[in-house]
Amino acid sequence: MSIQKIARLAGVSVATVSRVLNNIDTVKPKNRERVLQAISESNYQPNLLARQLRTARSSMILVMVSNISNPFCADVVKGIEEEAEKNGYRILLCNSGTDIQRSISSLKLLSGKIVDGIITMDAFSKLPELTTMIDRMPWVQCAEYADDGGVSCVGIDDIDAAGFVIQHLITRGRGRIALINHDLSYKYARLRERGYKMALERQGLTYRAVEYASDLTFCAGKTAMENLLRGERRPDAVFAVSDTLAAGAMRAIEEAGLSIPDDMAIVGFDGTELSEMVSPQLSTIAQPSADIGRKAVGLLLNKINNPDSPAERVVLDWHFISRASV
Amino acid sequence: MSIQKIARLAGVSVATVSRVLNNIDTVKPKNRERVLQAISESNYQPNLLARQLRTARSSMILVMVSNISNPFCADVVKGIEEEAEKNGYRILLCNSGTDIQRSISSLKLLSGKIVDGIITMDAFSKLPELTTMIDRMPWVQCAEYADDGGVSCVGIDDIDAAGFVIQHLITRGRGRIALINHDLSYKYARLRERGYKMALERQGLTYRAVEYASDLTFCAGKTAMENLLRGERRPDAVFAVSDTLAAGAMRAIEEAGLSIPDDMAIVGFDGTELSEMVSPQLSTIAQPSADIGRKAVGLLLNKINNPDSPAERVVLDWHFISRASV
DNA sequence: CTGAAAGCGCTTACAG
DNA sequence: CTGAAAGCGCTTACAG
Repeated sequence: MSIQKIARLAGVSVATVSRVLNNIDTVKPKNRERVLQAISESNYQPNLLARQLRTARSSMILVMVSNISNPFCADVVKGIEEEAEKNGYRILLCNSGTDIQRSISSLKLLSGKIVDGIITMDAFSKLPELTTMIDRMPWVQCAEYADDGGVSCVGIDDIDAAGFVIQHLITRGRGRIALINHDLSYKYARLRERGYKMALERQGLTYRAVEYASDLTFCAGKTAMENLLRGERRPDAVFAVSDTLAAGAMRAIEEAGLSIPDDMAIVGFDGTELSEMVSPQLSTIAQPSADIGRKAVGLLLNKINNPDSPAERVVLDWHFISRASV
Repeated sequence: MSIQKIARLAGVSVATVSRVLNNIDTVKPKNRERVLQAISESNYQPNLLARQLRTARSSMILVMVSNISNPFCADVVKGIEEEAEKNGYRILLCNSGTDIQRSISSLKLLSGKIVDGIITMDAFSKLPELTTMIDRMPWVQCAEYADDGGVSCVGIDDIDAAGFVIQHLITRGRGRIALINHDLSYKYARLRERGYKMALERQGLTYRAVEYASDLTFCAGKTAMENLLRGERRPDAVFAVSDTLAAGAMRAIEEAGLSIPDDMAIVGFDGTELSEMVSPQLSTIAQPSADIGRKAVGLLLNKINNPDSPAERVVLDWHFISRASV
């Protein structure tokens, strides 16, 4: 079923059909009527491929997340959706699972013109091949840093936020503070670790213990905490770089027969609803998730509409939420 | 940058370029070499729109979920991704947010030929307009029932599972069992409620208390439980139709100063990791989430490859996980 | 083994 | 206000 058949059915040209399809109001009412009639009779649906090929725009943007199970990602995506919709764009989600093949295949949706732009939340700074693949096309990194000067990014000051957490724990009398970090291929992970170390140094504390979680899951957090508890000098506080990791750590602490916060204080990161779901409730760094998403869309649309505009780096504010886990 | 430019650069025809792009091995090595050379020099990327328009296939399927924050959805999606990938398909995710406009716009990706098929997890049985919109195109309902005979679906026996939970609570000495259900536009919600009522009836219990959550969130679960606790005859057990709702209910119970399971037993549904993250850990009905997803892909691909094959209804097994919350 | 040509289903100047 | 025609970037019989 194509526009041609509709034209034949309605006894007009394809141009006229196209015009009523696109709400161009120069069409004579009678002709419009006949076209509409033909469309509904034949249950015609326009072929978007042909349309997008012709107009060279799709009004769709692709959002690539490494793991849809991460509630922080979901929060950012909500902001993205809201702002995109406000501007007449639809979003498509791709779950990369940090798999390089899948990421490449997703980026082909951009280079292949299926979408007009892409927002990523993954660690791409380490993958120059991907960077060249989508060259100078509209791309913004979200909640993660872009090393490549050509791509815009939006996030928070991770060093600062991590430093604040450590300082806060020290003020509350903790002296052996461990870190449960994410894979260091993420720049934000490197920055938070730097914030952790700088704050300890500043206070003259020498205890250091860092565990790396392979992904941001409950399981990985639990395993990381179990490793920390096996160490010779057990920490009296843990800072986890995501609420999900923190939740996993809490389970490990509980299973070890320790109590929170008496034996072990714990602080998470992201400020997701999950931090309220666990017991005791979790102190955490709240990121402006929806704002990060909204801002990312703003940067992306700007790039789509002005391809030559320079890349921007936006830093938003975070805040600390104090709860019973410290 | 198009196939034409590459052809000119390499001194061959577009047909030859297309052949090397598609790994057709009749191309003479020397020509292949020159084409490959031209491609890498110009950083050419094929236009997928043109390709898909021409071949009438995309090897992509769309997955529509009502809420990506729901961990059960995420689990199902994992199964879908796995099976799709195994068959050379990519998946695109759309977060409908139960918004009708967004759902329509997503379905246009199917009718507009951007994707080859669609898997939905939303309540579409009540929306005949959508059903006619995508007519007889490849579509399967996942973890929800399709009333329309033309669409395949895969799920579990919800009446049975709900009945089992109620029976179990009764056996454990509970007599006033409440239900926190989802919006009744979902058929699974109607079935689980029927299972709840049938089981109570069978045992001659007269207490009934049902609250409806507008969505499957922690917040909605908490509010629902608060309403139940305000009732004149307080329940001594609650069955929530999702782990997320149950987690919210647990928070309300805790805030009311009641203890689980002594004052109030609680059972969730889905068997997501969340049920292990709360304290005490949650008894729940485990759905074969990944299998549901995998099976949905199987049904969909069958429909894509054999458009005239009849719709199928697949029912998979569930099992009960007993934990400290009962 | 290769190329010329048709065609997928649209949109959009252009001419009338 | 409308239509004929060109063209978006591919793939694929077909002829050679």
